[in-house]
Amino acid sequence: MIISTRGRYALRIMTALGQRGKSSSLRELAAEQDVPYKYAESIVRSLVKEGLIESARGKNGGYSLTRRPGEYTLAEVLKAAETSLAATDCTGRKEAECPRAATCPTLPVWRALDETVTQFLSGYTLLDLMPKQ
Amino acid sequence: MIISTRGRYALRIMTALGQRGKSSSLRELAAEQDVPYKYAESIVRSLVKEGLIESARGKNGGYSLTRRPGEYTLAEVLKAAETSLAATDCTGRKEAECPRAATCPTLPVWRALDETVTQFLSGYTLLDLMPKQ
DNA sequence: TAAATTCCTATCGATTCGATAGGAATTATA
DNA sequence: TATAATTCCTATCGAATCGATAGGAATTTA
Repeated sequence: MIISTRGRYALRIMTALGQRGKSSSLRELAAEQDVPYKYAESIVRSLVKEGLIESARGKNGGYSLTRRPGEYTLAEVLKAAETSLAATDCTGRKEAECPRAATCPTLPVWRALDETVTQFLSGYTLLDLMPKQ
Repeated sequence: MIISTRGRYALRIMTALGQRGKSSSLRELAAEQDVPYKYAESIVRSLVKEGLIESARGKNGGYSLTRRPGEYTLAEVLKAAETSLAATDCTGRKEAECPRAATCPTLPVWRALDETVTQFLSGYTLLDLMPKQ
């Protein structure tokens, strides 16, 4: 599965952060977005690590976007949240392991497919997921 | 994972059938293509059921293509072999189950992505996977 | 009748994935 | 200074999926 629950949760959380504008506690966010709190924690940690959002610790802490919603493409959010966006193991986690790689006739096809998917997902931003106005 | 081992094995088997031209026993084919025999059995049964290949039972039986290699797109072979080619559960097996579907802002994006992937994979045929000459 | 094949059902073991538990570290504020 | 609210971290669970295997029934040729 190229896009899993984890990535879709990430989009919901990021979009909600964009709508709120200010720093938000994850407890509120997760409840509002119907994302299991503990799972949400693990997701936002990925997003922080990848530099997509900012965190403030301690009381009154929370998370916030570092850019405007229109400046995040779906491709980069999903890549930050997912283990791999590759369409196949051949271009994903098991990339280096395949002994056939040198002569494999389909490998170039998978690479081109990944590029096509990335291009497609780069054509949308968080703004496209927010209700108009 | 949008394209799994099962689908890639299917492409190898179909391509090999194309190169042989005539009816081939799966024992030979699987050995030649390094596909586990019993797993290959399950794959070709899908391909037969979807009408992509023909089977002959009994001694001297085997499998053969029903069209020329250039007339099979990767999209249709993969769709026949895989459980689902959908990029996400939202447009795949759990499609009907999502209560958010009616208002989900990302659902149209996933549908368009699936269409993009299908278009891409329809741009190649088995012939493209066969060595030149 | 024997041998080679396709067809069918059932199951296994490993891996992944969504989700949870429990607590450490940090910070504002009463 | 104590407390409460938060982010951060590690470890683990249960279910589902997936690649692979086992065992045999049905079919066909010779």
